[in-house]
Amino acid sequence: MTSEKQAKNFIRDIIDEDLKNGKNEGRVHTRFPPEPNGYLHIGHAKSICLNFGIAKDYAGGLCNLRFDDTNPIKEEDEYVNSIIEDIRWLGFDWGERLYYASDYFDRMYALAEQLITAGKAYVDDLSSEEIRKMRGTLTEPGKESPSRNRSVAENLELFRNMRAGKYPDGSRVLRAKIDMASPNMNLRDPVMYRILRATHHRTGDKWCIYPMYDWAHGLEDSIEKITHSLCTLEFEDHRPLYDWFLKELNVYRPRQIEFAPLNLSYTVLSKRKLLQLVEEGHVNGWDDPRMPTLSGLRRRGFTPESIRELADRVGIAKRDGVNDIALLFHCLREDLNRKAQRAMAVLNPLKVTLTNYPEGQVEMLPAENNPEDESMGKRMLPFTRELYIERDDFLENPPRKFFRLAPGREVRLKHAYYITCTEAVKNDAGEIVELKCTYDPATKGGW
RNA sequence: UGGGAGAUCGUUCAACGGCAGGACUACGGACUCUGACUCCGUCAAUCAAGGUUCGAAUCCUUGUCUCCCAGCCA
Repeated sequence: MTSEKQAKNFIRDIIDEDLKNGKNEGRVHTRFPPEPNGYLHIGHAKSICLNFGIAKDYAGGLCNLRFDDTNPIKEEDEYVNSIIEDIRWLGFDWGERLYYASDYFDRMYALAEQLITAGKAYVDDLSSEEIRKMRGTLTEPGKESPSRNRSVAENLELFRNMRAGKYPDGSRVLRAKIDMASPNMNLRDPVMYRILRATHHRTGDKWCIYPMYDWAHGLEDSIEKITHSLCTLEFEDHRPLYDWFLKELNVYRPRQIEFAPLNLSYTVLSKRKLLQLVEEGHVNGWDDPRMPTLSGLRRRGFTPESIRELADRVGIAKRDGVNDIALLFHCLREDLNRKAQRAMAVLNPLKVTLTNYPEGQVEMLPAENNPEDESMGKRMLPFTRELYIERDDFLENPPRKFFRLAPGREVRLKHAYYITCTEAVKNDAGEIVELKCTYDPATKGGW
């Protein structure tokens, strides 16, 4: 229904424009870059559908799956496995293009030396506490570090020593030399590398310095020749830095475009808080059906189609807001109505005896498995003199709008006959324990 | 109060100087061998004030409100 005509949005408008202007040799290449520090939730699904959706809709379009694994103390293989499984389940494919930021560590390191050589980065001896204090505030400019004017040679030596493990964790960092007075906090000499002795899920103990997001992410996009790097609103302030690094390095420059992340009413979509629910044992794991994770929704019975449909329907814009979770449920019902096999069950049974139905007779009546889809076939239901209906489906004194069974009233038994209630049998306590009814042999239903 | 971004029915997305439209929700009604589905209908919006224009949600000015940024997280 909706899958045919993909809704336009401002990002696709930009891509169309770029294509028209012959940018990127006509290529469209996106990427979904999760950090493997938790399970994917429905908010991520919006981004996945956006990125993979664009790749699918444009001729020759590609979308990479890239793990942004630059912080070894939070990242685990369990998470990368779950992420791969969830994206596949959602219905997307990245071909051979499964990448890891950690695969680029050597290149990033070389680029860092290049930046140092250009006089655009320096090793700082300040503690994190001191750096924080000297960064200034939103309204006051920061102060320059005493380390800021070291020579290129000294910076190079210090940086190589950092990599060689000659300094303790946290004792030094590599910083970009930009502008401590910038009104954009991200440009006040941002940290590029920190010393961190932690075993990385892929590179093991090869490194004791790790790149920071701002330094790493643009490089990852550039290396993969991503044309349009889509991310959420909070990275808007980071774009000048993203552009600065790539420009100073004189490397391929993707275009970062920000869009509003998904918010759903009554739903927690914060990785940090979901992690807390798991770690503190408030839920039975990331795939607890009460969790808004893709694995939780999957266990709960949500279909990939319904989640993709939601992603299509919420649209893409820059305005931040909260989507009504009723829309998600609507998408699910729509999909399930089309595909789910029907069945009947009685939760709170009330016995019905058909006084004019032959004793001992059993009729097998056909019932369609899905009225929306004949190809799903039929099943046979036994029909006998004694059967059970839902207690709520009978009322001795029915109000006006009640159109189920009542004394003297005739109703259709699904897949079977019309029956008429002739008597409600009560026990000593006055409770209805059985219904005497007659059936009309001429009204046989079923399909 | 420094910088960045955003304001359109209750919610969400559209309209790109030319009749403010769709979806979800809610509420009516029709239908019903699932009180489902489906169908029909109703309510309902351009943040404010000026300006430009034959014509403004759209352009300009001023103001208001909301969100983001002071991690060696991403």
